[in-house]
Amino acid sequence: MTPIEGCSTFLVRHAWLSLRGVVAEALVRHDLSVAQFASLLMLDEVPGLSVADVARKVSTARQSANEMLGGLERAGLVERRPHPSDRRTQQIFLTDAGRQRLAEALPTVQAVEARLAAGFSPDEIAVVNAWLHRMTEAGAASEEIPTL
Amino acid sequence: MTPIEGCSTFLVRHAWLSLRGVVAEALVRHDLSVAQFASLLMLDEVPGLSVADVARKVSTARQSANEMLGGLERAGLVERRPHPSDRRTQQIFLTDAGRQRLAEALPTVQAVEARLAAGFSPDEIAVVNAWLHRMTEAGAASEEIPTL
DNA sequence: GAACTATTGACAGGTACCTGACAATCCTGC
DNA sequence: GCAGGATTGTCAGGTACCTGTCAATAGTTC
Repeated sequence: MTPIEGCSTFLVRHAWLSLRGVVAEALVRHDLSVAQFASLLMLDEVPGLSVADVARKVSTARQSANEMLGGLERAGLVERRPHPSDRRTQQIFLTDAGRQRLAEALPTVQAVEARLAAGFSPDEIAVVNAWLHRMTEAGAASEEIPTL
Repeated sequence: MTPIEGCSTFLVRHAWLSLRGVVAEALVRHDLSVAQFASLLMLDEVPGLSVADVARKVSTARQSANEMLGGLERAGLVERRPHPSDRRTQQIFLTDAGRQRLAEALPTVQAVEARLAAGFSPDEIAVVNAWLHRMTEAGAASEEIPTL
């Protein structure tokens, strides 16, 4: 039961696996994977992203993002349009069905997260978020010094 | 750069990916994967675990654990011995080389984590750990209600 | 002690993800 | 302009992980 005391890395791993499981469970009824839900969320916030943009935002390979978006496209939730000025890239937009699907799924996920966060004060949540951000930055920084 | 504001799930995901990257980078020089390091750490703490035990502790499939332990065994860092009373299971023990490898790698990982946690007070770290534990428990609980 | 269930380690097969490469295209410095 | 480098979407191939299954063994109930 005890992950590995003292190594916060593995605490974070277990938390991520657990959260992913819970969110995935909440999303199956909406026929969405966790990654697809994240993409829908981002594309709703910033329409017209390219495949490469999505890949960077969700921290995955361009290839993986492309395949995942293929699923969303086949389901009719997003559509690709040629970029008006850059002939390499395709812009990705949510369809009406995509927006509706997101509107259905988002409250479910938010409810799950709210339920899990119950019992923690806003101050504590702020500390947690700050800590998580710090960890994330650390990784981004280490990429800049790959072979040290 | 902004993962997805408001959804802590994706904050945790980015933190995990980042931490894994940093730790993996620190472990390459010791020729260990993150999962292998975790297994060494556990087997040092609780010698004689079975493959299934290791799988449960690191939250992975028995199969995956078996393959990963195969790598450690081929490297001479662990050894399998038949269980004295249960003829199904094999007990896994660290070899002297395994203990030495762990002793070399552990300070590296601890230094990385200490560097990342710098600037957070013990109280704040305690809050973070409590929050991570809460998330982990949530996942374990949801497994008990798979089809609700 | 016999039947039933659960568990262990292994096997096969599939899935998701990644890396490395490529032509096409954009951008920048000269 | 135009050569050089960077970026985009895509292809091929590999790796790591998972699920589903199996015989062998252990524990449980009657």
